[in-house]
Amino acid sequence: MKLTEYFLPTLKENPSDAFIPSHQLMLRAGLMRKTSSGLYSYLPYGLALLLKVESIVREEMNDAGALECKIPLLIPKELLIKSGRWYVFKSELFRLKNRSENDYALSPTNEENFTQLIKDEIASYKELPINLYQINYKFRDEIRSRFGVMRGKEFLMKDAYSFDLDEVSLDESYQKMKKAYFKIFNRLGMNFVCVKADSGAMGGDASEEFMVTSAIGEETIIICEKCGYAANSEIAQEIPFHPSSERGDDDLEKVFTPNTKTIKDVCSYLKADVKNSVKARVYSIYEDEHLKELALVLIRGDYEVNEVKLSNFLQADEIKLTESDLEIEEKLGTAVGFIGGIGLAPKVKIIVDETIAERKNLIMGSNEKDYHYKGVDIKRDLKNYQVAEIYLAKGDEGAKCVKCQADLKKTKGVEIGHIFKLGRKYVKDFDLTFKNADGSEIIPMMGCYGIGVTRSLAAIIEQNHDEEGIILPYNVAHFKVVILLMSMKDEELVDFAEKVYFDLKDNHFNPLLDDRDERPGFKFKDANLIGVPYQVVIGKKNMRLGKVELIARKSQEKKLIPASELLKVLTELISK
RNA sequence: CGGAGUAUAGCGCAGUUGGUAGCGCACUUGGUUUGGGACCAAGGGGUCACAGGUUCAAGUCCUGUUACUCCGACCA
Repeated sequence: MKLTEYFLPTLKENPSDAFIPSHQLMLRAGLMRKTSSGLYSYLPYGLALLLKVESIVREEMNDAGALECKIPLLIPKELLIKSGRWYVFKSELFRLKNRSENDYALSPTNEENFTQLIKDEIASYKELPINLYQINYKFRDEIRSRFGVMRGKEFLMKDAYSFDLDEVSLDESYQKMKKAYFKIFNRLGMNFVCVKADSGAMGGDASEEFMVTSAIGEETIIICEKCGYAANSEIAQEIPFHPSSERGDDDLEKVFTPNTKTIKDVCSYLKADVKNSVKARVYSIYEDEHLKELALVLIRGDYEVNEVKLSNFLQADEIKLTESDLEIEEKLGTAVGFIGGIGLAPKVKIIVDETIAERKNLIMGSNEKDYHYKGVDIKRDLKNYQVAEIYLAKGDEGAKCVKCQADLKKTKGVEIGHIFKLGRKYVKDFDLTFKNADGSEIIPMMGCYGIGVTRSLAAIIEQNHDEEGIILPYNVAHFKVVILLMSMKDEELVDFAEKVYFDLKDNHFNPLLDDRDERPGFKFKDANLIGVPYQVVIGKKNMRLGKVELIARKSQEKKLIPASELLKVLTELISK
């Protein structure tokens, strides 16, 4: 491609509404333009890169035996009613009506359509297992779009759905996908981790997320570098560090602690370590959108409640931190700021977190204004409570891995892929059964597997850039080589450059020839910005020697080589 | 939805106590220049987000609305 015949509007300055590097660079390097918040138009270069990512995903999916389909973006309401998700999805589902007032949704994901498809077309166990997928747009009315295409209202996603006869076969399908995902993200040049994730409301048995580690990540990941344990903090476990110095068998004692409404206040007033205190949280539990009961959650003072874990434990439709102090004080007869677990049962369900379940000599609220208990022994002093794991793993302060007791690390991640064992959730909703070999009915097991294609492209750029611009991994690059023609005035030089250009073109390097009548510095800046892996500089002095200069974008390493050897050198470089 | 901020040329921004809009880049023309975002000269480009209001006079003051950005809540 000759640049004068291409459409690559680059920007010298960062657009004022972009904050993170990938977003800034995708705009500056002419990949896309914003249409509206969370909606972006891809320009030729951005589309070429997106298609590249898409094709790598497609190749590996096909290689893993999945079969590509394409299903409608408009989902009729009836399909979503069958699975219940017309109601489960709240405002993030885009809903619309046609002229006959029929309801539709813009596809946010597609379990329903694929399950229906299998039900309609497959009746025998002989045709299983099967894995169908598509690479198509998804729509979600995000409460808050941000970071360019990292979280948009519309995005390209690969979604696959497997159907198996039994759990063993499902596991095989799942492992196949997992393996394919490792191949895909490696080919995309990403630095990623596969972490255990919440299967939550989907009710599945297993779920893992593929995360790109990045400071801008919206997820927190807990990692053990020793044994490889890695989990989303939503479900991560850890062994908390307990100070050993204060584990005595003190008697329960009520102490005066005036005006100490926060844990920090109490502990500094009593000169105690926060790790030896108990924090109380009151949650409202909802069922069918009605308040069912309140739950008192007790956790170590320096930990936070993990609402995903709590919600899973309670099997509640919805839980919410009870906001009204008045409601708490009226219903529990306690004083907010001094809430504790002694004497409140059976007015309220009491849940004790694992971080304190075995502890003694703790500080805890007394339910009486301005008084706390000292020397609390959970087992000795509390009654009618349940122990549960509801802490939010912190991955710091000496927290140890539950598997190997090594120190844990915490990092931020962006979710780029998610694999799920769905089990029989959708299959049952759609009444999907097969005839088994012995003539009996069998209910199949389902899995689903997603990859955010647009988000992956953004994540690749987020991980591969420097101050000058994008540094594309070779596999993802559309143009493998950019030819920087130093002067358009010298006909001999132009001819020389064109020869190099056609040579590279014939050998599948898809070169981009910068034939604009611009000064060299201008061309170098743009070449660095758009991230093409190799730059070939065509200058007068070197031409007279029959030579060209080859620059690697990433290392900026320069090599002067005979023009005749360019192909050979490049071929060697990329084979490494 | 709560909190904070922004909206002036294609992009990035300035615009003072209210007096009829400017800078840099980009663009057009001519010239010089040509290995890391050149220089000179001459041009073109604005419903100052929108709607009201105050005023002789509003980019500027007041009220409302919208859009966008950031933090939070949310995210099968």
